[in-house]
Amino acid sequence: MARTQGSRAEITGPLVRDAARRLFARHGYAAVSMRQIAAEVGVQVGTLYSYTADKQALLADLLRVHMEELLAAWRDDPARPALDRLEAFLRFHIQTSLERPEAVFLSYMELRNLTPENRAEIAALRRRYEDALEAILIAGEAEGTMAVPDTRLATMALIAMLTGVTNWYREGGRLDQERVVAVYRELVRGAVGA
Amino acid sequence: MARTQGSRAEITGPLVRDAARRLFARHGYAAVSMRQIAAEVGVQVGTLYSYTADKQALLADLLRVHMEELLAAWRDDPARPALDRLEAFLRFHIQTSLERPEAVFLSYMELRNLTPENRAEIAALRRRYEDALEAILIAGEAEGTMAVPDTRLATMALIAMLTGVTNWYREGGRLDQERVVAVYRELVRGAVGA
DNA sequence: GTCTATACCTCGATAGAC
DNA sequence: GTCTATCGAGGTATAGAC
Repeated sequence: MARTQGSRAEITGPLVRDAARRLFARHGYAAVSMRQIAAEVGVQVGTLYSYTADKQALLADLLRVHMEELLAAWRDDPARPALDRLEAFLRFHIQTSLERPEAVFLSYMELRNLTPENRAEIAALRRRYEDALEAILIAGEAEGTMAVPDTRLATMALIAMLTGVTNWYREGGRLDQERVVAVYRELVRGAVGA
Repeated sequence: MARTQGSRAEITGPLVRDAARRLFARHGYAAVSMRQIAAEVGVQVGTLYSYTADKQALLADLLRVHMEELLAAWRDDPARPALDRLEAFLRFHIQTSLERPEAVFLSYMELRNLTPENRAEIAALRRRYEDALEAILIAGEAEGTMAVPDTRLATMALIAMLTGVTNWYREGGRLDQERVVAVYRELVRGAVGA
């Protein structure tokens, strides 16, 4: 498995990140060793340290990049009806969760294995994502098209519900993605009193 | 901190379990060492092995006992209206989650750190718990008092939503337990189309 | 039942050859 | 850029004294 010499820097970097993401998601950050990651990539342990300062930075980078991509990809239009925005958010969240289940899973499971500094940074990004949903609920209340007892709590509840998809969804399983979106749309619309 | 000799078997056993539960919940199973657990209890490492075969058994026992207590404590009455049963379930789940947040948190976070045999056992117990909720949704459909697009998916979604409480609830925080139950009741009733 | 001491292993990380 | 080799720390688990 272990190659002998030969430089492939352009591809090794992404491979390290991919392997780490996959293994961290499957077994948990603390349970995965740098040796396992190296083996998955097909490289020796020492080589990993050309691509990351240490194991902690590897995790923090995965989470940071994922959250930044998430925030950059989310497009909201405050001028539209809140219910439409809610459906768009739901579709966006589920689609992301099914396209990149490992990154999504990691981002809410491994916060506690970050150093305090890294945790604060990632938590702030996540907070911005939660705020994007809460803004929609607040707008819906103002419009009179939604009725939620507590927008903050409802936000947390809805995100927990949507993120749960990563726990049970299996590619090629009973339900395809459009069907999942349809079911969640009904649940979410009901929950916000539409 | 370390005592010198002296037998206190009756109390040490529970203390080991309590310390393990607390530390596993806080840092994750893989990130916690037997040394840390021993230090928390105030004994030496070797002593732990009078109370558990190994670290894995410690985790498996915590999850098994928790799930069995949960299943034993849940009282349902199929003769009652489904919406009442749903509210009872929701109250039961939230109450348990707030009374024993660490055990609840562990039971859905640490399945992957169980050996395949232990995982199968705990997953079966959890499945029974999920089935208890799904039975209520099915009854509600039959009664015509609920309308959910997919009872199995709705079950998973509702449990994910309710269990999310452990992620953000803080003792003495903004909301007391009754208020949390009230908010979730509205969300859940809406979600099931009541 | 608990302690002390330790065996044996794997970990994260680094140095230096190629 | 990657490999080999290795260091020191810390991991789980056990043996035997008290």
